[in-house]
Amino acid sequence: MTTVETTVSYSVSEAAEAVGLSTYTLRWYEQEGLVEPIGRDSAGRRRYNAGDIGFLGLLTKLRGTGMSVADMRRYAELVRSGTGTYDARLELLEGHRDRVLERIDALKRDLEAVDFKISMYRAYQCQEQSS
Amino acid sequence: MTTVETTVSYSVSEAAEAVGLSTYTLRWYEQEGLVEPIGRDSAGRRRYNAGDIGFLGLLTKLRGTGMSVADMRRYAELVRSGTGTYDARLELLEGHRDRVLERIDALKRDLEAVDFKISMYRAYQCQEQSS
DNA sequence: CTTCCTCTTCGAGTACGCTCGAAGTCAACC
DNA sequence: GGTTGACTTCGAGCGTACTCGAAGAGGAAG
Repeated sequence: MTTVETTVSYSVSEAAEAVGLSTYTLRWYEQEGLVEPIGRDSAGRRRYNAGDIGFLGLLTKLRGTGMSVADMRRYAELVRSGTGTYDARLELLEGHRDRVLERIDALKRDLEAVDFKISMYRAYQCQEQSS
Repeated sequence: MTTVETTVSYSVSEAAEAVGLSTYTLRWYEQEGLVEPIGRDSAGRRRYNAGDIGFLGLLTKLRGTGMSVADMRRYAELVRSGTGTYDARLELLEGHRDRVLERIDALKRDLEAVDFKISMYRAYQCQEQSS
């Protein structure tokens, strides 16, 4: 039994669509070393495979949680350096997660002050209505 | 009975200390219209009063929750325009609060993907230990 | 009076993360 | 063969939010 390798692949614009980044940004991520050099077709055009898309998906989560491009590059370099870097990757991600949790707490704390101010303006509105 | 106006006031560096911003940033906030022009002493030096400090405190909460400087200026302008702008202020702050809540949700969502990745690396660690 | 310190204004510089324009290549379609 | 459209690289430009350096003024202490 022979299996045909029907490797799915995406052009830069398809990949951009798939991961929610612009084509500019995808090329820039590659240039910045956030993803390994993307494979090319015979005409030199990028072909993103499923693994590339998956990794870009993770990168967008990291960016979405505020990781700096510098740290994303550090993580990407660890991944490229092979299986001997699991501990370092774990440390990087755990450090990031802790910072994100702190950030969420800070947002909630600061939001309380805003909510208090909102309640003041709501109180003024009620006064207006009662007069 | 006469009361002496013991108005507390702060130099730019004291104000910076009090609100947790740099002196550069405080001067810049004034220049950008995020606070009303700060009073000066006879030598032309800024004197921040309690109200200024309080307003700066609110501004830091707004910045801390990711409000843009442009929106902070809009809010400051509404405050300076007097009591007729309560509705507009409320609308601005409520819109902001909604965006912050969405942001917190997005952080939590994206963090789940990171946590999943962390759990994968933890699993690898356990494999190593068991071999 | 001199030194020291903090303040002033002004404009320039920095860091980050994209975002874009220009010029050119290549495959596909008519 | 010509046109179209998506792609390539390169370097430049942009928006946001500060951050800083330089030059000078003014008050307080020795």
